[in-house]
Amino acid sequence: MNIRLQIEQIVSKAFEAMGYDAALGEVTVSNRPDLCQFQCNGAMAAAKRYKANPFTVATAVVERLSQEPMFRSVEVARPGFINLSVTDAVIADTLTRMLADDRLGLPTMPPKTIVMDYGGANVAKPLHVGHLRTAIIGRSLSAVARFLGHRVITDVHLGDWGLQMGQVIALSAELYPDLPYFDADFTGPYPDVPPYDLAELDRIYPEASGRCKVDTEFAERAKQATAELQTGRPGYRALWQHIRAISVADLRRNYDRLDATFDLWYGESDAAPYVQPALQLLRDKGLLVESEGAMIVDVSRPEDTEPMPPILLVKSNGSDIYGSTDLATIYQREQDFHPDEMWYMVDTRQTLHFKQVFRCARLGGIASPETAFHHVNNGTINGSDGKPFKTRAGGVMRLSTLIDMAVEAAYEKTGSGEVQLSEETRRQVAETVGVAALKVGDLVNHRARDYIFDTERFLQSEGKTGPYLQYCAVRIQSVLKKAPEGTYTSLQNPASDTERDLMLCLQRVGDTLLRTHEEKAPNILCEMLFDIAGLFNRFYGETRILSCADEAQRASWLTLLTLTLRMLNLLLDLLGIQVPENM
RNA sequence: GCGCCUGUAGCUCAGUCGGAUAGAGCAACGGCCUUCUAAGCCGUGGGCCAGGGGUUCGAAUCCCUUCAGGCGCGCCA
Repeated sequence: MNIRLQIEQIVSKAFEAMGYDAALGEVTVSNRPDLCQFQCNGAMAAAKRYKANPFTVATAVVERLSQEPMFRSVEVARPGFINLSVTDAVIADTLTRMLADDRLGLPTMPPKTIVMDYGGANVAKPLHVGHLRTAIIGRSLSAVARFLGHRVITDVHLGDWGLQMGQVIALSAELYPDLPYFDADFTGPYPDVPPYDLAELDRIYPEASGRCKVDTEFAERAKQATAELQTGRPGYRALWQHIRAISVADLRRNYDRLDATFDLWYGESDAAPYVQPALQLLRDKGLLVESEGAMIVDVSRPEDTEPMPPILLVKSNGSDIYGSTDLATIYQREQDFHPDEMWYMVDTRQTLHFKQVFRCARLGGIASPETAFHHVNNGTINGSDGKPFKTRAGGVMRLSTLIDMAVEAAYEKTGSGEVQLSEETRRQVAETVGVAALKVGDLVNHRARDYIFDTERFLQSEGKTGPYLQYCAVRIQSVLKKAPEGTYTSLQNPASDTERDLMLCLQRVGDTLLRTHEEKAPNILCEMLFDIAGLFNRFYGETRILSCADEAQRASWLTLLTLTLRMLNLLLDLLGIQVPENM
């Protein structure tokens, strides 16, 4: 148990013993480190609630705490702040116990089954920079949840069933009319080899998409092709399989580089068999009604303050739409996993859509009433004009291009230090460092907010960046490598303010992980890493570790380095960031 | 038109769901490598938290309002 929690229990008991609500004993890390390490503001809340004098309440609480041996000081400040600091022995002892634990003393939660849907990749469309966020956020939140003890199932949920497939098929039919996929009378087996490669596919989609905007007749053919694909036209299905395979191979390459892994590589198409069962549930309840040729469900509620339009589930031409595939996916996930929670890491612009889908799933009994839905919305990556980021040429920047740029920038810098690296090592280091720069460049921003995309920022490796965190770990590794053989398992009291701050920082990681999970905000964890690394770097600058003549002191410091390194590695791993040996 | 979101240092962003003196990084300026990796450390300057009202012991945070920007509102996902 961390120090804050230990204090909280004691303070809560004091409040309770005085007849106040124990919850008033909530203890937080001090925001005035010059005055104290921890604080409790409950006396002021108590004063309000029980019509008492805050200073008197605080003083009475402090009275009860003064006997506790763990405190170095317990004071009341101005209106009614209770300021608390613990003895150095408590700090050293807590860290020593953390080090003895495989999990570094970090907490677990009562396990839940959580399906996390992130990635948002579309078949036939290359990943662009906009896909960076959901991949990185989903990757880190799923890892945090798993570490806290949850059973997490991640699903890339490919867009492989929508109009963009029909667009590609329609244009393919025009470009390669002689292929058997388009011959309705063709009976024999379709070719095993795809009709074109990734590069060709990359050309086809943008052209097809562009055509639809200016050529209504072509757009109609694309919609028709989509409908026929969904109803199972064999040639279209065969071609679609090829397109899917080509595309997925490419998506995997990109996601692998970001260390974004998925338990399930399902797509919308895998939910297709569940569309009818899901719709039937709605039909049985009389919720699915016809409107202008389409089928819709009214999901509004009397208490709504914001407008809540009906959700459209079947297009007038009979095709599925994302509303119905999303419901079918919920149906499938309920059946397969009975999850306690479903998280959707999707752009914030789809907020209304997910409200509709979640409500509809409840109304129709498609989801269990106990299943909690969360749209873990992420903001948009904008250009400096405040609109979704475009390259100078006006196009979207590919994710692979951005990764390459970051890795290249890291490569230029790698090996500029004093450690000589072989070319091969240099390449490997550049890959991990470049990717770390990208990831942290994104993760420092709050998940739900739009942010301005700046290439320079992502290529940076100084200051508040991924490489800064890696470099900190590399330095520790380097010291530990040069340290005398020995087992370092016990810490002495801190010898300086900086060392004490570092130790206090390490003991609050548990709280940070819980909050990261609760708020589904990886930037919280990211901030923690910078707190640790920043304090360590300061400590490192102030302290000559290896040349310290006092052997016990040196051993204690090496223990602290061991713990710090293990913590950095653990947290960086949760963010999907690797630490190189040297850099 | 209706609704949602955002506005914090020159720039990019944090800000622990009402707490004490609003923090980082970049950029600028000044220091620190013959001793553990300088992708580092130390220091300086920089703010009417968009504006205005309110709620209370106390507001960047909650309520109202004005202004500015973004996004969404049935056959794309």
